[in-house]
Amino acid sequence: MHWADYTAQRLIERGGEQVSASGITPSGEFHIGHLREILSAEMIHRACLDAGIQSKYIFIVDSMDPLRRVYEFLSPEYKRYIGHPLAFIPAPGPDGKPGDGKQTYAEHFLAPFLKALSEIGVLPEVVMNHETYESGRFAEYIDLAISKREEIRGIVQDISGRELADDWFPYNPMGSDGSLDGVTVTGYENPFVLWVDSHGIEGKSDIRKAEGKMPWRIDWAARWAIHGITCEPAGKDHGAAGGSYDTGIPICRVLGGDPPDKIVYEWIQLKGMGPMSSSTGLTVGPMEALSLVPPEILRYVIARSKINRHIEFDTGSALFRTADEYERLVSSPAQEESGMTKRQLVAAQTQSGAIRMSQVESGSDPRESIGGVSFRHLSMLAQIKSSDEDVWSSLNRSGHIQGEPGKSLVVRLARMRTWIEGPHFPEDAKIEIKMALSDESRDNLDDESKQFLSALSTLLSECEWSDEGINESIANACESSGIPRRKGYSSIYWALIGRSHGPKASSLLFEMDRGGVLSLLRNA
RNA sequence: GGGCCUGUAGCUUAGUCAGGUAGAGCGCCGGGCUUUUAACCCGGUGGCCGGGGGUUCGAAUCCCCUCAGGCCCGCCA
Repeated sequence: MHWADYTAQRLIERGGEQVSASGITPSGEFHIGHLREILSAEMIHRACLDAGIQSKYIFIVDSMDPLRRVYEFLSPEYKRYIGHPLAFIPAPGPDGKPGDGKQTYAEHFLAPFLKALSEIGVLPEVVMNHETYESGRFAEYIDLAISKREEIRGIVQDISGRELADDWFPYNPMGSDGSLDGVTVTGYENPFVLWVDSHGIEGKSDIRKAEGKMPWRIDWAARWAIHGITCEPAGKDHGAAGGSYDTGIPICRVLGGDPPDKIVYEWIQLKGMGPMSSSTGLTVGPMEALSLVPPEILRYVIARSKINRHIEFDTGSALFRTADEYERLVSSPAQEESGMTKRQLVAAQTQSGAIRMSQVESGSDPRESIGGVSFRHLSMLAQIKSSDEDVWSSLNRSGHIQGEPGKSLVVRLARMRTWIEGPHFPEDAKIEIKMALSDESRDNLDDESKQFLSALSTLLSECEWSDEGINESIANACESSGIPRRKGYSSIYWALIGRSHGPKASSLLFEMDRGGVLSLLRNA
């Protein structure tokens, strides 16, 4: 069974309406690692719906979290906003300087991420956490946490092993300058928390408004209670023993809530680069990933892996393998047959679950996502056909499509071209036409091959220079020189691109300069 | 120091919770395809399940030890 379906089964036992949730701090550019946070929860949500139970999916944006430091992409002017909630500071402009404030910092980074999410079929109910504070929904939990302060302190200290300061308080008020840092609580008179800030200014925060926030471990537990969250997969950082998941569960109960079961997902790493890190610049943005990869393949990368396993996100040749695997499973779906062993049955169920979870539109026919053309075939056409029109006519001739290409196929080709032209496209997938015969090629061409190529060059100098004409010439040259077709094609590839295999030879030749082809063949 | 995850064929991995003769895909090798040759079809090769010990009639699976890789233990989410 697929992990999302398995989790859904457990949630059904729990009963009631299910609420899956994700939470991310919009402190900077979102990256591919955040997609796992989102998709882990969203796929469980979908599995619940598929199982016929009530479920919703919410994305809580930690907009009340303060700016922690001046990141690389920010100008030094942001120093004065350190400690201020991300919802209350201006978005950076292209120069990294604070903008005019029309858009907040949180919105600035959130907007493109939400757009990317919609492209992969994720349409969450978005909750800006600062708005939940503003609405007063946190108030009763803040009050409760303050009155049970010692009990909560005990939980955090016992489970996390961390010593909390004597003046620890489960609510951080915002000071006179709007910063959450350096504000000392001096008293509590419901609904006001009294404080003195780092400038020595005294004031009070209304817990019914966004005038302060609870520390992370308490905030998380409270929001489970507020939103009735039953499922929130968290990154393994939260999942560590004594981490915020372990303290959140009992704290949530203290606050009168029914916490979700602990679910921990592993991280996505970039191939050969270790974990995603904004400080080292080793990130692949979701938008960048989507500019290369078809959305269902991106979903499949997450869906195919068990939730507790690392994923190495590889934008190189592994993408071909992943796409091949996806297409193979779509075209010949895993069948459950009698006589299968238990293991084979489980594997078949898991695979079909992964394909189901990979669809951009839940419940749609996976075959439509491929659009009739394989990822590999498209990569070849995109390289040898400079204009899109030529790609479409080639696909029509080959019978892959009939008439105009579908909308998804047009987008697919655009993504493919971006990938091919960008830095991630694997070298060994590039088609490079040789100017002269390499030594390696020479070694792979025996007399029979050379004879064939010579015969071919003669036929090619006379035939009609079209896909069909070239193809016919190749067939005839094989025939006349008595060479097996496989070897004939292989000879052509050695002569033209220095490899034993390649894309459809006639299409390749047709795109090339006729004189160049003839000279390469004759010199072989 | 404490804890979590991972280690199965050249590569990616399933199977570990509920112990019963190691499965898959890719790659590779061979064959086929009278014209879609990075395609498709058929067949084959390939694993002392990281290592050691224990429990058991029987261990990839449970227990202990060990090696290797990744990660977490900051009012940082």
